[in-house]
Amino acid sequence: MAQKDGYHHGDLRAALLREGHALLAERGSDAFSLNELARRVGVSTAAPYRHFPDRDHLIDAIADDGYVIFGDALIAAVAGASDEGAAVCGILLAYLDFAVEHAAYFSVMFRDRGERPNEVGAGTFMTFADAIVAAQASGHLDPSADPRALGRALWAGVHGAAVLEASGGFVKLGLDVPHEQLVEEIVGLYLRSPAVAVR
Amino acid sequence: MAQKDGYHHGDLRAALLREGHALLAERGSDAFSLNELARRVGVSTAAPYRHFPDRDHLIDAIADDGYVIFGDALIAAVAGASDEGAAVCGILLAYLDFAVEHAAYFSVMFRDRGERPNEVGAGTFMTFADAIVAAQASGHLDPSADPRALGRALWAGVHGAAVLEASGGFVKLGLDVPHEQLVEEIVGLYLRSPAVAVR
DNA sequence: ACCTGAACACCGTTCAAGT
DNA sequence: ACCTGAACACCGTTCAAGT
Repeated sequence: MAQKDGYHHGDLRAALLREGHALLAERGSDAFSLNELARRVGVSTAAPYRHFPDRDHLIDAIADDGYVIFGDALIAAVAGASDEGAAVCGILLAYLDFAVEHAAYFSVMFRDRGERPNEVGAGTFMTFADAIVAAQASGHLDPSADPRALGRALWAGVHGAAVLEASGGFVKLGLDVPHEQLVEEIVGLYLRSPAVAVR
Repeated sequence: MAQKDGYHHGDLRAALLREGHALLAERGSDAFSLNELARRVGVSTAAPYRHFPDRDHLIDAIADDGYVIFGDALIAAVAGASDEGAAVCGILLAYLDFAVEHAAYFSVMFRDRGERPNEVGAGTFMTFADAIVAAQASGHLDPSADPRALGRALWAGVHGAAVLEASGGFVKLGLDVPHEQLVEEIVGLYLRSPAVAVR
């Protein structure tokens, strides 16, 4: 909280990530400024370069923090489900909840990373892929379906709904609806679809 | 092509939109620079401000060009369909095609516009909404369903698939697939779902 | 009416120097 | 080992002035 006098608070890296997230929430990822962040944390504009190679890597690190929270939410959804079908539905619900509750993280998690790898994000998706396979094994999802095709369909539907709700797309189109109802529609769509068939 | 000598090519506004789109395709929307665009077109950095109030409005204008192409593609899909059910499927297909064939436009069409209104985009969506209502009337879509709920579900699914394919999200997750197959999966999902039920 | 030239505050990034 | 101070090229934007 209160910074040390001449030299600085023991962990500049953590401070940059914490305040960086706050700045992201205020300004959006386009207007996110590294110099402003440095001023805010109380260091010179060159200081962040001791901890991150450039602006993109710093934003990636913030996104990784988001993926950790996101991954934990998906794991918790699976753990709290009564069966394998409910686990898949729980993941869809957790996905939509995360997008609105952690909009700043979400806005930055699906940026184009170019050459930079994204291990944290890829690890998160494993939870989703595993839940699909498990639901196929238990018969809640069609066992004869290609699990990768199921992954694409489910991920696309829930991701599109999350993006459109979090970025105001539904509002813009006059399709806005309370969050709970949207969740029910999206989850319900897959619940009742024989192509995906959560039973 | 060749610019006039002292004073400039009759239509700077059109040149900015045309070269702006090319620059967008090269650099991405984050790194899109107004000064670089001005140099490229061969005018001073102040010149674009005679035609657009600021950088955001110029990008919005490029996005509007995209919406026109997008809207025409949706209309053509409806016109070329054999019945109202095929029209909805055709729109989904045209949506996915547009996202990959016009990735630069697509990347900028769903930015947060803040206070700036988006009439062109809203108009485009009407084609989609009309196709849904028509398919309900003809019995290709469930007539008892809320058309706005159908709009949300279909839009979310196809938009998510488009975003994930165009931004490399599927590739990142090891879920990449040829474009034609993805199209068939997404359209097929809705074709066979009783919740949405394209018959 | 449409564009230039020059300026302003700001940005990302680098690097020699300080402790 | 970690940070500062000062600099560089660049950016978005403004405005008086030119034709």
